Amino acid sequence: MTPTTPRDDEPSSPRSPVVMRDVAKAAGVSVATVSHVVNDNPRARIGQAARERVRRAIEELGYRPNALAKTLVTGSSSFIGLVADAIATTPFAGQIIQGAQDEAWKHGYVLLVANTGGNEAAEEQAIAMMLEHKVRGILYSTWFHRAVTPPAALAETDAVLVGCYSEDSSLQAVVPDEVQGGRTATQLLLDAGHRRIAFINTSHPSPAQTGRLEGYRELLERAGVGYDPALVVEATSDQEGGYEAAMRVLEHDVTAVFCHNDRVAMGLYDAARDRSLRVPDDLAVVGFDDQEVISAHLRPPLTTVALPHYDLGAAGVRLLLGIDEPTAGTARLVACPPVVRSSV
Amino acid sequence: MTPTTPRDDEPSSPRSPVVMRDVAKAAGVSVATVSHVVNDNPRARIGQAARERVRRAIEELGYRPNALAKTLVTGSSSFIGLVADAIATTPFAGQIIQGAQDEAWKHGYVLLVANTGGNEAAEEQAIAMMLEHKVRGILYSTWFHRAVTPPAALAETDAVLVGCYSEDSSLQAVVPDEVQGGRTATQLLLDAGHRRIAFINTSHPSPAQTGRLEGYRELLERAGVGYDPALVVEATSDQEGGYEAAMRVLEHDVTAVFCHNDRVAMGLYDAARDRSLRVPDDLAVVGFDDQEVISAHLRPPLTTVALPHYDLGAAGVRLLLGIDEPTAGTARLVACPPVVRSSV
DNA sequence: ATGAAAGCGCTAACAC
DNA sequence: GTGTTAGCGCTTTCAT
Repeated sequence: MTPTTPRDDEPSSPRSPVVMRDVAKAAGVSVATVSHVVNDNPRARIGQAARERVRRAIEELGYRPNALAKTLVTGSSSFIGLVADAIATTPFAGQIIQGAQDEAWKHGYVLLVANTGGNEAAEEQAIAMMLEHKVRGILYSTWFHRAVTPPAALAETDAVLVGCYSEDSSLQAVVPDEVQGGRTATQLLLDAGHRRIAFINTSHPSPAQTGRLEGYRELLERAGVGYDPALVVEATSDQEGGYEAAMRVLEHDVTAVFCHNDRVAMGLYDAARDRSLRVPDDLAVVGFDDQEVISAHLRPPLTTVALPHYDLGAAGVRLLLGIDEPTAGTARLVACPPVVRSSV
Repeated sequence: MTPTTPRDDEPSSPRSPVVMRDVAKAAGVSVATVSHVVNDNPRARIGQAARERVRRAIEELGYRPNALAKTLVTGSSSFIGLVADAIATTPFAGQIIQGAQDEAWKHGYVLLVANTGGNEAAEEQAIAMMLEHKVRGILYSTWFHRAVTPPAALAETDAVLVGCYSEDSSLQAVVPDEVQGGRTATQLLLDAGHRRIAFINTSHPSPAQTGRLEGYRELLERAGVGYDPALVVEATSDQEGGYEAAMRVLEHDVTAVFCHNDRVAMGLYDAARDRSLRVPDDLAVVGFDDQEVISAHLRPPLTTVALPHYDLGAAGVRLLLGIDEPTAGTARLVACPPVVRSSV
């Protein structure tokens, strides 16, 4: 009665090493049958009786299929890797993770995330680890829109760039539509009747810098208001920059300003208050990003244009899985929607 | 010459199905030998020549070990699951992910993340999926400190609660030390010579509410200043709450106020400015959380107490892997450090 | 010092 | 309808 075979003892064992064979034995069928009912395999006809016994056995033993073993035999894993520079650590780009995860789950995949801090060695290590775990593909993403030179190892699997793009467009990419965003912001102000609209742009060279300016300019010209370079100033893209830029911008007696982002708008609010200018009565302002901690709680709440982080992540997964058709040669653009609050 | 065995063709195949056997063949050794050199197995003596040939073959073929197959045979996976309610979507708690990931990597584990939005069904699904992927253990975390009733399925593996705790303390937990945080904030103000220190507490019942108050009170009494209930007001924990609470608090001619968090402090700043009160000259303020987008960029930059998200994540992993000893019965506390800027 | 072989938990032909 | 069997890529005794 000494247990020489530690295999078939009670489920009193430390932790469920309950495998398919155990279920099969308990149900009095073969593992193949168990496999078929577990997977609802349509090409296999299993009798109601057996099916029921198997179900009960699974239930009673607390059986959990081993996804890894399954992957090994089917050859296709259910992992999608997400390597990010600073997404998890940055306020609000976390939505990329959420979008990617939701979309991945929808198709039976789970996310393997690695936040590398932009460190190249960490990136390589992360990608290597993902490759070794036989991921279905990798999403390589950045927390702000920019050009990148993707790690070479990405070529070993399917990969898509999210929130960034490679200059040689060797990889599929999905990025926010900065130009449309610039247009949207400007439209918001134009619609409210403003004609002298300043633009506090970022001083950081980037797709956002050129794209939003282009949208702003385009819409102003299209509306017959005309583009006045004097109304465009550059500043660092934070509260300090916005505060400081306000000096330069407000001397042009503008009635509205489009800010590069919400933080800049927050700085502008401060400056306006110092001058006893009321938002939106004396000065209308629209931000960008929709960084909710700020935008939703400024006084008055800020009307802004949202960066579609969630959609970026989701679109990345769809591209990766081939659900969305890749746009040839160029990055797929995702729209930046307006978020109307009370500052216009 | 028709390829009946699709196995041994050139590496021209679409994507590296290079397996150990291929390496073995190329190096003229057995798979066992390859395995030994790949893992630097100390209990196996491999000749320099063979070792070298294997290394070269690996290099030339671009071989990547299959971590899943390895897991299958060794029985221990290298995954740690992180199920979060809203960490990835919340500004700044993302540091929990980062801390967990860094610590996990350090020990050869990779993170499987699932942000569930607090949805119970999603939680169960996430945990089930992690269990099926045979994770080493699961970190169950919340973006703000609170009591939870952990999903039952967590019992099927090792689990630790991060940023939350279960009332029946059935699971290990690691949470921020709210009391010490309250003391720290108060100390900052006391050190600057303040004696009439108000506290805008949150109106949301929580460990933060009671803990920080306790620390505040404790320190005030210890410092001989005494605790005056009139100086404590409650408010919603955002900018609006801070602005509104300012009314109630400033009529007690206090010289300093400890705010439940940075957002409340931001609201207080607004109110102070409306009254032409200068921070810190007329009013010293300290926040809590160190929500950097806000705290670092307020005018003046806010002195605050940081919520140790990163450490929480890292400590969670350490507890999970048994690197840190569990504190019996009660949750492990991690300190909230002061972050000195210019508002005191 | 190196290799043959068994088997991890599972799926997928193919028998019966 | 259900069982047998051959692997998936790898590690690991145990021979040699």
